[in-house]
Amino acid sequence: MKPSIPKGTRDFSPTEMVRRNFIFKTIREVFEKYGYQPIETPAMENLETLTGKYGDEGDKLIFKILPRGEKLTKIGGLLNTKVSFADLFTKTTEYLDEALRYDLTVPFARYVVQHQNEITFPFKRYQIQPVWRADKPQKGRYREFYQCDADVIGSNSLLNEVEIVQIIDEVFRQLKLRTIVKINNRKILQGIAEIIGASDKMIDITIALDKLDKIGWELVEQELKTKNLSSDSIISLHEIALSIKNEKFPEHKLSLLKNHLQDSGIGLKGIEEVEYIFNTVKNIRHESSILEFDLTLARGLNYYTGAIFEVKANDVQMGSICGGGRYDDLTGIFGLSNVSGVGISFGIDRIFDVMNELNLFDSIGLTASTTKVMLAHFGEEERNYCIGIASQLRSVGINTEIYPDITKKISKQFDYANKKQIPFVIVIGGDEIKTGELTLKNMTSGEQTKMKVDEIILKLK
RNA sequence: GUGGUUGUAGCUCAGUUGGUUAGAGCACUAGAUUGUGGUUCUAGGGGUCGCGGGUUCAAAUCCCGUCAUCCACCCCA
Repeated sequence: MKPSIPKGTRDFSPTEMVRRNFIFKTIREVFEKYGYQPIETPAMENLETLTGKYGDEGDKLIFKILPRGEKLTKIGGLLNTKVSFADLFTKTTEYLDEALRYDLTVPFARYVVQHQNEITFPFKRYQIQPVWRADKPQKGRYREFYQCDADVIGSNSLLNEVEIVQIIDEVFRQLKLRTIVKINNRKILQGIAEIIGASDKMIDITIALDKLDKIGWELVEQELKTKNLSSDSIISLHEIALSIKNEKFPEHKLSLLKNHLQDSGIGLKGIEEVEYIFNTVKNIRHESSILEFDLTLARGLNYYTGAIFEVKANDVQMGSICGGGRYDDLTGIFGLSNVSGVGISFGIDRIFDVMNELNLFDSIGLTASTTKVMLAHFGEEERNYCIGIASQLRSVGINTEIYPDITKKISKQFDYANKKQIPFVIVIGGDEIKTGELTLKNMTSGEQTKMKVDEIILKLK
């Protein structure tokens, strides 16, 4: 059998793991700096917990878990009867009751409701775990990938939005990535839908609008027509989009939009929220990221109701590396109403890919080498002698390994140390055991000296 | 789900208009070197040419199908 792994999944080798852990650590430390606490939830959830939260396209991408045992037998039994394919399909769907998690936000909402009596609100949690999507893999798109989420739940304050912008900025500053942070607000989009007389089509409008840059107005118009938007509505929408098209500054865009949305309470509320974020952030240092108001930013997830964020890397062609927003009633479905939350999700796999493409890891100098010193020897007796030496070194915190196999070939042992980028090797032979003067070799310079264990400890510690 | 790309050694790839026993570099093993690696030199192991069918005296090469891959669309981290 030829060994392989499912498409869209990856193995991570030591060097990659060291680099990934560096990113995880950076993000975790920033999250904790802002008062977020860690939780974890299971890899699988009840299917009904997940369905209906991600939009039609999203729901299709949920990895369902095949039933086992009796349920599976029942499905198998159906195959021998004369049911139609459609019936077979719906019956099978009924028996599916578990799925792999699609994101971390919905399981978090479930967690909050389930543990509401133990939680002190506002609750700030972070969560770093893999998620799974039954997608077709391509550049920067995997079927298993990690999300690093930070969410505040139980607070309406816009300070949370401001801090999210700061977190984004701080994480990418530390990772030395230049980014564009796009901000929009679902209330503005709702307001526009209202004004153009299509309140019920908000999602369709935003999804179409999202493509404006890419495909141009004519194709957007076409798509809206297929969604049964009236031509009056389309004309009004075009007017609004055109009016801010050439404006550079967020402030100008927002004040122009304000005119259009005079008659929409919710629209004006959205403008006000975005203005607050921009005005507050203005007074804070932010260096790595450019903040931008982008009316066409939609984000497909159904549950967002207020601010929405998306971050793209400046110098690399890649989908968004970070996204999030405010959701006013995600917990409502699970039986806890009137609790608003806002959060952000970092896509570590794409961040890794971007950093790799920019050769940023080389400049950070991360390698997979964790062992400080290796003990090389010439035989059974020498190897036994190594065990005691290794204990002494480890007891003072020096990462030490003993070459495990007996071989007269010292060159093989050096080769091993060399490939593993171990910086020091101690050679133990008959002479060394007799005198207690061990040979310490610096693998980078090639220089070697004889010294006692205590001296070696002082040197390596 | 739709469209395209590419499948040859563990990895990266070459292989001419179809023509002997399918090659290179890196990696691996051994030796040059029985207490000194990262350099060099020598030798060696390793291939159902993705899989199945077809055309042909002859297929890695041409045709059909299929699977996998990567990329784009959709959507998303």
